[in-house]
Amino acid sequence: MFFDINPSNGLAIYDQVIRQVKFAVADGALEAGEFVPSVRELAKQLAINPNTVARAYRELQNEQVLESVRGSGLAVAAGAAKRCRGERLELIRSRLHEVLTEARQSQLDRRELRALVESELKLLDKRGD
Amino acid sequence: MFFDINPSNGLAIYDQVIRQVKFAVADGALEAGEFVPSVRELAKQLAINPNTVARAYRELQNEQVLESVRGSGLAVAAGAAKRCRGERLELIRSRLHEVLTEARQSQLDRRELRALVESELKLLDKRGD
Amino acid sequence: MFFDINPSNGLAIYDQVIRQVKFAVADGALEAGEFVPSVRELAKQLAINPNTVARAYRELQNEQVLESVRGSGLAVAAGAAKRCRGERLELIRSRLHEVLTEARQSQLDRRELRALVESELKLLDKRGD
Amino acid sequence: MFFDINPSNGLAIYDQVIRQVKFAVADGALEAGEFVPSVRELAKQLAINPNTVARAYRELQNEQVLESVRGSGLAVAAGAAKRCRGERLELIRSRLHEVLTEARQSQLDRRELRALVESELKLLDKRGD
DNA sequence: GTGGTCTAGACCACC
DNA sequence: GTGGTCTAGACCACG
Repeated sequence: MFFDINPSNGLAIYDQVIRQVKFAVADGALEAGEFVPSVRELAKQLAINPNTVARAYRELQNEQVLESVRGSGLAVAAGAAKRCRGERLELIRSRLHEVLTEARQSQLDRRELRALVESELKLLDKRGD
Repeated sequence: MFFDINPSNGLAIYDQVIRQVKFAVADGALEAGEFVPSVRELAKQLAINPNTVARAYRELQNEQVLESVRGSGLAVAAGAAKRCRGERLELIRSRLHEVLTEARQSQLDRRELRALVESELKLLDKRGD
Repeated sequence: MFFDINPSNGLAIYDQVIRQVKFAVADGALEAGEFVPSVRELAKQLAINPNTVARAYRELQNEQVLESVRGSGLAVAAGAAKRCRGERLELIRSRLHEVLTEARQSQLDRRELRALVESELKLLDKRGD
Repeated sequence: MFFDINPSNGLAIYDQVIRQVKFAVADGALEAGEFVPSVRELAKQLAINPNTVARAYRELQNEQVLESVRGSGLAVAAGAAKRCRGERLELIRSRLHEVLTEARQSQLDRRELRALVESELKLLDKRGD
């Protein structure tokens, strides 16, 4: 599947699931009407507890990203893609903002910071090829 | 004072204190032998609980960034600056790495990501002027 | 048909089917000996799952509201009308009681509650004209 | 305390807790800034599982009825009273509407329905004296 | 002490 | 099979 959970990156597991579902919807990897993996199925894949998946899915329903189809499962809601696309940048930008802000507070010099960011971006690009 | 605590940026408060002390030491804002504010004093300044400051100071002692001077308080340890300088980049790089990794997992396009980073850096530069 | 299913009013769907069959019998809309629609037929009409209808019919047989006629289907049992008439008030009264009890617990004033009830009754009368 | 949970009235327990907190806030029984009972405390009082209370409180935070005060507990949010007052009528009206609608669908006669409602209201008034 | 998160496993309603 | 709810109990961070 398309998810990748890291139990110790600071974000709660259920939150990582929420974000990645949103990202997948924003990106079109999950289309409106398509079913997400069942709670039990995804829990097995990610090797986490079903309740944790259920919690993430519940919050995604509250935000109308998913909707429940009785007895069949949870499907991506109509119109969710648009909302998720809008939100995606914000979700990322906000985490990025925190890190960069801290970096500047640390008196890290403007050029050093840029160099650091560049090196990380390049590292990412290499792995992404 | 030189610290800026944000109670809701995901990082634990005691961890923000630890990081910012290390940054100040790395930067020379706190020099070897210089006393840090007392637990109560810093807690009052940052409007956080003294126990939280105490915990941060305790861990900083464990890492030999601070050392207790009998009857006087806690002072920056000799040699701490060097260690903190080395660590500073790593602390920041590691958080940055997580965020950028998530961003790429979100299928954010390479150029979009660069644009996002640039805009945040510029925003930071402006405020830092 | 005479039924009106609301998948999200808190009541289980099979329960709504049961109640509405009982109501129809109590009211004479379904007379003793008359056949109810087949499981598949009713499921199609109400756009719900046949198993759900089957379950409702099964419980209605247990309560002797319906009886199976070999090879023909399910018919309203003799004497069912009388029992359903007696039960109808109780079914409704009990739900009504819960709701009004909660309303009073909410410290809703006696007059406000009456006004609320009146306005809902009027709204109902209008639509029922 | 002011809560009264009924594990078998159709509403989920966590939902009853949510509604009753909102009602208490709407009514002024809980004022802005006041702390609600702790998760463990309320769980003990209501003889339910702490997780169930935690879930209710979590959703109340999402709706900004409660806000968390680090290490101290959960307090009624500023402005919550106004929102809860507005919502209270709707919460009750919507349940009432369902019940009355079903009653009319049951072909219960207009006068019979009124009589039923009146008798329940009087019953309530008596107990409320 | 507080809330937050996670795991484990149960039962129910619905398809 | 599906999700929804509830219980029980663990661990963590914070005050």
